[in-house]
Amino acid sequence: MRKPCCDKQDTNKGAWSKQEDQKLIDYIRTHGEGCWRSLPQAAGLLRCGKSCRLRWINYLRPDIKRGNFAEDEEDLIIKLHALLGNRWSLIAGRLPGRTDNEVKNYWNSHLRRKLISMGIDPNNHRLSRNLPSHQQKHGSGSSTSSGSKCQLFEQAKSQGDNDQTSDAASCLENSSALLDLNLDLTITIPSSFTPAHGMQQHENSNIRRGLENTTSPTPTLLLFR
DNA sequence: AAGCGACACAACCGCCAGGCA
DNA sequence: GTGCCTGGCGGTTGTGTCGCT
Repeated sequence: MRKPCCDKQDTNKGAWSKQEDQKLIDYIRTHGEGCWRSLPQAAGLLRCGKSCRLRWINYLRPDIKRGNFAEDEEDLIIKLHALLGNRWSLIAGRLPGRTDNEVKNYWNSHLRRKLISMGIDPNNHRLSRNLPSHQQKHGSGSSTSSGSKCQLFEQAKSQGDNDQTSDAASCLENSSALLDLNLDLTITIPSSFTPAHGMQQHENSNIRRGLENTTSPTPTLLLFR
């Protein structure tokens, strides 16, 4: 039986009060981040360390950018999700001031729906067979407040019209979109590849773990820098 | 104005990997 | 080598808000 991360009987749960926020901010300003387990007691908070960490990272950190996502941020999230799947921390790492939780929430509440409405399966970024009727009504590139800003969608759609096996990710590979991303990500080389192919293999356990564990049909991606 | 459902987002939970004794 | 502790991550839930009927 796993031990709880803290003594739950003595901890508050639910929304944070302003006083709790201030205590946490003051403590971290003075002592810095880290030692989350001992932080609550040291800071005089009746919270578990995990809760403090989440609150700080997702809400209180001074460099957090709050508010609506810009269109280029949306595009980037979609592109990165096509590449990485649900690796929210990695995706958030490419979006300054955004947290993984925020990106995840935004994906689930906005972008998923948006992709579905455009006839794209948000799980694998493949074009669905049957586009929603309203999507067809809008026609290509004329829809919504964002208009035709998402080139990825348009590329994917137009390719899908001609080639049923194409998807958003392959669209990425075939286009210059990858270059635009300037991704500082390196993904484990498939066993059939060697450094002779000009690839550099870096140790990035997160990415490796994510790709190995992923069950989505995300295509193998080879990123060149 | 009240009721209800949809939506947005904060927070929690459980699991995993890495570090350390 | 092994087990424990901690931090980090992704999935899920809870709750407040908004809009529609």
